[in-house]
Amino acid sequence: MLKYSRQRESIKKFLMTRTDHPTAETIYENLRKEYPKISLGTIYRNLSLLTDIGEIQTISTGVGPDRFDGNAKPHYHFICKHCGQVIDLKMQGLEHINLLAQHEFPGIIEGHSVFFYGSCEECMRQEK
Amino acid sequence: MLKYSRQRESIKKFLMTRTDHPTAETIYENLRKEYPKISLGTIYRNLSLLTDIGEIQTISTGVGPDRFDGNAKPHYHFICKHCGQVIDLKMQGLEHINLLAQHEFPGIIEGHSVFFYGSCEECMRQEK
DNA sequence: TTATAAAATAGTAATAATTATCATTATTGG
DNA sequence: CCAATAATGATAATTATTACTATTTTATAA
Repeated sequence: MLKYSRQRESIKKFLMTRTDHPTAETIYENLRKEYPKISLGTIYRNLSLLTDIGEIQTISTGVGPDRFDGNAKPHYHFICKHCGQVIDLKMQGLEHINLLAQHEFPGIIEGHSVFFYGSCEECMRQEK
Repeated sequence: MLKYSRQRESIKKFLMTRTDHPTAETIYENLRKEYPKISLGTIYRNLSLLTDIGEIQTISTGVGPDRFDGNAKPHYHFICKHCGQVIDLKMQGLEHINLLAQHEFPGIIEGHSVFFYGSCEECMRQEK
């Protein structure tokens, strides 16, 4: 049974105000301003719980620590190869690729995760 | 400048014989039979190097340790939510999704990585 | 071949990210 | 209000990976 906690609400609220998919560490540093005694374990525990109940998204980019997204609606992310920042993409859903994957696969495809890679606008300029 | 190493060749060769995308630890346990003194650091160093030069693929699933794939050609993977195994999918390339992502994005989309999730054949049977 | 420079190794320590443990505190339903 | 239990903070432990270093191996070329 889930009980209310101020810390959890703050984590959720903080994530909602951000569009840059912060790490657990960043969330920790920021929430310490409001809750100087908050523990990193509390951050991780709640991020995991919120992900489980579908209120936020955990983004495992494969490089560096996990990032967290207060927008639980399905959408896709871009990861800059140069600066590492994670950016939301405005694009339609790709549900059709599940069917392509299902075609010759004997199990059940229930979903997918997609990351796009390349150079973000700023890094693109600097390269030239 | 790259120099030959028996250990590196063995790691590559081992990966080529496997279709199950082993972890660094699994590779280590197996190569110890041939090289009892091989170090886990050597495994990691070479897996990273082989990935950099495009001879193998590193698969970061986001759950558990990275997995490695001796097949460097682009292809997609399925990850079973229940048993965690990683399976190669027989399906066409999805290059068109890069264009969909590029459409409203000011940077440059160079590539993507896709994982499909669901139940593998065995786990699907056990659920019923 | 042998001398030498560079690269790779084994062994080990260190780091980064995350999870577990546990005594205490907060929340909730009756 | 009170008991049950969920959540917390503090800390230890674990997991996965990378860094360091003395030694060994490989490539080059005299």
